[in-house]
Amino acid sequence: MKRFERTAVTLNDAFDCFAGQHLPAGAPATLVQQLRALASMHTVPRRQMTTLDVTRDHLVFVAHGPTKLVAFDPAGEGQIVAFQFCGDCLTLPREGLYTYRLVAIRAASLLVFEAEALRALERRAPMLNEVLARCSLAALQRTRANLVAMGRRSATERVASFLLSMREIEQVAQADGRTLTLEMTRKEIADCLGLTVETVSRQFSKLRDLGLIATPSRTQVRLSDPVRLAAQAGAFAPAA
Amino acid sequence: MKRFERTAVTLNDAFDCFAGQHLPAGAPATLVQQLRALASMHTVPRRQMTTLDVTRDHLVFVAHGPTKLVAFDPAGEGQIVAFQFCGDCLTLPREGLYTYRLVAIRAASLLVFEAEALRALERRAPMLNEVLARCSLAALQRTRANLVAMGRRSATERVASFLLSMREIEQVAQADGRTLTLEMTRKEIADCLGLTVETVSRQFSKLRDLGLIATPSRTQVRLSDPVRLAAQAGAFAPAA
DNA sequence: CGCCCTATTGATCTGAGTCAAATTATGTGG
DNA sequence: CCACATAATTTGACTCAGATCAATAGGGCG
Repeated sequence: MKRFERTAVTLNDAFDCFAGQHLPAGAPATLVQQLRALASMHTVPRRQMTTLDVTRDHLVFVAHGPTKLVAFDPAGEGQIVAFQFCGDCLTLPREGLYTYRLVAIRAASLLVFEAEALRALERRAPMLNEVLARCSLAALQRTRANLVAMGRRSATERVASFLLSMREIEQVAQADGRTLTLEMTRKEIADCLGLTVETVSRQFSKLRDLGLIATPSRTQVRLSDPVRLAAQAGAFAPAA
Repeated sequence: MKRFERTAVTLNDAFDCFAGQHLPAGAPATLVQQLRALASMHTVPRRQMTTLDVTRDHLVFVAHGPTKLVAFDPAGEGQIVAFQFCGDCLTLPREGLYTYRLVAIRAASLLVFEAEALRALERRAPMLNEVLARCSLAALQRTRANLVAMGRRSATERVASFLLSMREIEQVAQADGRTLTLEMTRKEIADCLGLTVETVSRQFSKLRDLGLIATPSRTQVRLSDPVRLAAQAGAFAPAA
């Protein structure tokens, strides 16, 4: 439960965080050095998207700040594919049928590897295999889970489970452990959940009327009754 | 009259097919032999699902016959995650939040590898890395594309793009190149697209009334006007 | 204070789900 | 080959969740 509070994360900090979470303990120092040399640091301001070479695949480690992976179709419509949080790894594929971009929900620090270079290193250091395989498998799992979730859930289920999963993730909760600060507008939440602003707003009102949440300010939400809230979230209550 | 099933794909046939498509040309014979020893052959009758050990991950190569990957939530509801066709590889994860099963749309032949054994072999033969990495990446791409498609598409868009993508895939098209034989019931199509039978049926009727398709029999569909059909499919018109 | 942006609330509209019934294949046994 | 049983498909009538359109109410800040 280490949290990365600092806003200015250096490459080395981020890399250490990455190494600690994803590299096996017995990794030789030279390999770690080689990897570090491949990493580049990107700081993405709130609501901005990454500006990476879209003709190449990248592996991205989210060192700090929540991000979302958005797919843009040829018509320029964006659709959220997945969320990533501090500590997650993801593959950012090159431009294809869709153009994928990583968007920072709040200011984010990313450790970026060019996939081709990584593969080359991997050939020389097979130890990396499992690391990378685990990353893509995890990403696949997340995306599949997301797909299922996206399938046929009601607006209430979406909003309730969104709030609960935010609580899981955000350690920015207040002392009472129930109040969280969403640094997102209703519009952003709506996009995340595939709903409209109005529907999200109505769901907030409904949950407030039911006494399950309170909204002291525009950005703060207090989960007054997490248990009944989880009931509203339906089958997809976060595993806690 | 049952469509004649090209039965009895042998393990060796299937493996050769796999090797041809996924193994690099320069793979040493001994490695190929080792891999072959890990493969097991599964023939899944139409509409049946795989019965694999759900406590283990598997890598599956679809040697013959279209299949779908279905996720069952704790309540037993199934949701389609992806389609695979002849030549595709996919990861079938062990039981977790969801239980994943591979369902044969028509009779299918699968080449199954136990993931742990494969990883062990991979450690000794790093050449496999790229093969497996490419597989998971492809699976991730498919799933992400599916997620986007699932996002906010109307029933008409879904059905139109479904028909067009079936044309891409099915080589069972008649001589005129426009008539295809769907070996799926409306129910199965509906599940695939996250719709109900009735809605699918209505969409077929609508497209028929518009003169874009014709339905000579229950299972046959002729794409009379693929261009206008693609227009109905919206932004997600299959590339080709 | 007035401006602009976000959020809420209300009034309709609409697409797809649901329920129910009619219609058409696909068998099956005689 | 026919009659009947059964399953698959189509169609119609109705409902409802969520989108859309439109108006109102707060902030934050110059």
